[in-house]
Amino acid sequence: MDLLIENIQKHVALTTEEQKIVLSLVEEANYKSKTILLKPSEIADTTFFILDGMIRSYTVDTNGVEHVISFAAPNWFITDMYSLISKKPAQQYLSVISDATVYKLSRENQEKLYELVPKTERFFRILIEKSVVAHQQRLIDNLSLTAEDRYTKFCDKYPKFIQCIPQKYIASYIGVTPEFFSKMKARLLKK
Amino acid sequence: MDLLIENIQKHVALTTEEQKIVLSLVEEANYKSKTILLKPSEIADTTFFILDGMIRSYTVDTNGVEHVISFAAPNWFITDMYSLISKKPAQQYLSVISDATVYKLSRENQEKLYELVPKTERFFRILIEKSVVAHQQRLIDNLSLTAEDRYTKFCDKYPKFIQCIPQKYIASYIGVTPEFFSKMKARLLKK
DNA sequence: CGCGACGTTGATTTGCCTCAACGATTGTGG
DNA sequence: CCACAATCGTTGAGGCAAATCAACGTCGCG
Repeated sequence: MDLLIENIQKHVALTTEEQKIVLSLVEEANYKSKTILLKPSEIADTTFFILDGMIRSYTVDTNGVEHVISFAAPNWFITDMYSLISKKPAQQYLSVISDATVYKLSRENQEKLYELVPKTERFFRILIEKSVVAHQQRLIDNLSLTAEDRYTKFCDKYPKFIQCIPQKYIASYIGVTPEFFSKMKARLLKK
Repeated sequence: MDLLIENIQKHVALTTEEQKIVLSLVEEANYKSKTILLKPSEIADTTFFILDGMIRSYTVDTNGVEHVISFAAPNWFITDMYSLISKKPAQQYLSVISDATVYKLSRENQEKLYELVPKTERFFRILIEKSVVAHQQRLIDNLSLTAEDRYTKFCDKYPKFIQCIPQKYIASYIGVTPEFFSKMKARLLKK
């Protein structure tokens, strides 16, 4: 069974006909690790649904430091929402962490999808609601937890990521430097 | 013209009939400053649309320290999205900053609204998309800017809030202690 | 093999916190 | 209308978590 269809059906039921429409509006693609799918100055036109591999989004600040905004694993969506909805140049990079197979959904086709299969608008509403909750929780964690607590929480929440994501990206996601992250890890091992 | 209807019409057009349905599903209410509209352990059942006054949402961490998640002014929505969609006990407080008049929209009525006026589901989708963008931007700011930069950015973005919100709440929103905030302000004045 | 990216470790610095004391303002009951 | 407490913002001294800078080992890969 198709991963995307399965994912959508967790929230709204689709007829066979509707499933076909969904699949007709996405385009499969393959990307090698380190491919840049989007960079600032470009305008995001695509939402990526990951079938296999991993992608991350990140910004680069005025000092040239990268800040990982999110990791996306199979069965997740990723895009630069800001650029996608405002049609202004992106503020983020989208970059492949490990060789990836994705469905590409263009904004145009996404809007077509809302018209042809209105249920999918509900699906995306629910998806985005969850995204807000996740973002809020991460914000709260950044404001109220120490780096160490954020790290152990990350390990609990995404145990698989620890093994397959370069450490410096995890450090960046947590919100610390790679050096401090390394020391922190060593400190935790002693316990 | 009604503020809520006006707000919705910025994104989707409503017939007079549909406008009536919207207004029939919300309930007006008044609250005095410092009223707690929601607290952890309760389950959020209501989305508030502010007609007048101000409301804030915040969490309290394990050390008893408050962290302001968001301020809501007239023409904005506020709720604990986590509790609302998961139907689990809230993680946030919702509290009135200055005497407020609001429309209350219960979850039940919100779902009814989606059925009776499907367009409104699009309206909320768009609204929530913007919310994701705002949350991401704030996260990036917390990761990449100093407290001073976050403060000046806040002043640029919400000049009116500076005057009408107690300083300690702004400090909390920025992510610093009231003491540090005070010193920071004094330092900026010297420039 | 040799280069470059990655992770580790140490010395030092710094942004922000903690604690404590002190005016100013608010509000509340007598 | 005043006295008093409570809350708020300010200021200072000292402390700590995390950043910075620098040096070094390791590994994968052209």
